[in-house]
Amino acid sequence: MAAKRSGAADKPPQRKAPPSGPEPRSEQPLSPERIVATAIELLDAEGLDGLKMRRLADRLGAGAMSLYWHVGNKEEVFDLALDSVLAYRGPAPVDASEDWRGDVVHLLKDWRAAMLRHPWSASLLPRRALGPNILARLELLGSTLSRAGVADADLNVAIWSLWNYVIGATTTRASFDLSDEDRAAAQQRLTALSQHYPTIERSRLLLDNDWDGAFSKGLDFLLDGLVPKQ
Amino acid sequence: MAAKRSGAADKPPQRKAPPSGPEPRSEQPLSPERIVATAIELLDAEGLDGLKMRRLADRLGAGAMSLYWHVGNKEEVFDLALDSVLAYRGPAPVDASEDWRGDVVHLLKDWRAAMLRHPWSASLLPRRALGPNILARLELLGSTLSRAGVADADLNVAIWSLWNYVIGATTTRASFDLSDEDRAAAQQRLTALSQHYPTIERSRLLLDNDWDGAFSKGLDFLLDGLVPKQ
DNA sequence: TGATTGTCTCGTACAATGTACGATTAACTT
DNA sequence: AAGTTAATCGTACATTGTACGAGACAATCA
Repeated sequence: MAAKRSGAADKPPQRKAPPSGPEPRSEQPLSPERIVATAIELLDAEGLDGLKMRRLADRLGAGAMSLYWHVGNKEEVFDLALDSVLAYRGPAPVDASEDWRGDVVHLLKDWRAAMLRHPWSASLLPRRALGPNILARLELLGSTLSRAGVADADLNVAIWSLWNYVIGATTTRASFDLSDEDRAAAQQRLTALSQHYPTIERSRLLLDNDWDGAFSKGLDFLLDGLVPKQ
Repeated sequence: MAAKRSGAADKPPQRKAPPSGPEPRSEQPLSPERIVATAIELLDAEGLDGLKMRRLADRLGAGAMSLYWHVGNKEEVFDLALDSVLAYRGPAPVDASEDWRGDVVHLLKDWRAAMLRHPWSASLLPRRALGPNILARLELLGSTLSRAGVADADLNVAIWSLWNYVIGATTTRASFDLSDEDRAAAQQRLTALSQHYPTIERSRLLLDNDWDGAFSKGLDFLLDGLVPKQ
């Protein structure tokens, strides 16, 4: 019976060391970790549509169907890749920090940066459930805000507001990155019809490339609203 | 030569009225508008993956390949459907309104509502360019903020911040709607590992169903930050 | 030792899907 | 009448995810 690998953490049942002489391809054994890591490489290089099970297997030096022993299906590869990319490798959460606002800003900027390093992650978010790394980030954000003195009654609103802001900013930024072509088309349409869009034409909304600055400023405004005093 | 229909607005070259007697299927002629409208029906009913060119053609009482005379490819159907759903049918922009804040809130709530009526739209946003209806909404938002006295230097930041917030909130909400299953799994994981996520467990972040309230409150906070005085 | 079982790999095959191509038909133009 | 244009659609194909089942090899058991 070809049972799927269970979710629990088995001890790695290491096969005998690969016959390291004759084999031309010195491939490591497959594992979910290697599969996900390679999937992320592929996604970074080719985008969402570039991830094909056959190509992924090729990169791993394996047959296409071999992957299915380790992952249930392609959807699961997406899930794992997304969550993997969102792992927080920040400084250990020093509970002693007094600069809570700096901590929050750092956390959120890191969040955005992590996603922008892998632009496909923004496209994936809307369709996927929350993985453990996402939850961990939410937890860290929540605990930081809580320590900062946000009332329990306002905590969820604060968490979601900041989360929303980050997700929206990342989504927008990533989509502008995606297609210079479409963007140029949009800009042309905008310029051509500038009489229909006078305000955003005047403010050069679509031409302003200072995404990082806009993110920071907007985040400041939001935090000002969330925590009026300081 | 089978030239694609040009983008310009031709006069509808109406074919002779359908021989309204003998034909069993009293089908209207195909048009991009009918195609998009039917695509939206299908998307609402079956979700993103439910939109297949063959099924769309079936619903239209046409052959699959007939669609390609009116639209370039499936991607374009997505583009058109997304932008169509985002058309603003709000009250005529009364320039006389004094309650700019109310106007902004109304505009953004309507925006979110429009997208939540068609949850697939949130999943589509990250990958698509800005269509005319999206631009129109941005323009309306910008002009309202401008009238409200937001300085030109801050206008882009304000527009993007509010846009980000709406997109993020909609994306999140829609994804929670999508799969009760995944959500239950996430909640289980969360409960099981509650010692790892004490804060969000305590605040019942994932169980709080008052999405509308959270959206409103967060939006208020953000506006407080963007326009300190009032 | 030989048999059995469990783990893992992968070749083959199939169903689903987007769409290229070209035939076909009907209306309009000259 | 003859040609041109607009539109429809059947057929065919390439691409993809993945079901199925046969193997290869190790660990365990008899």
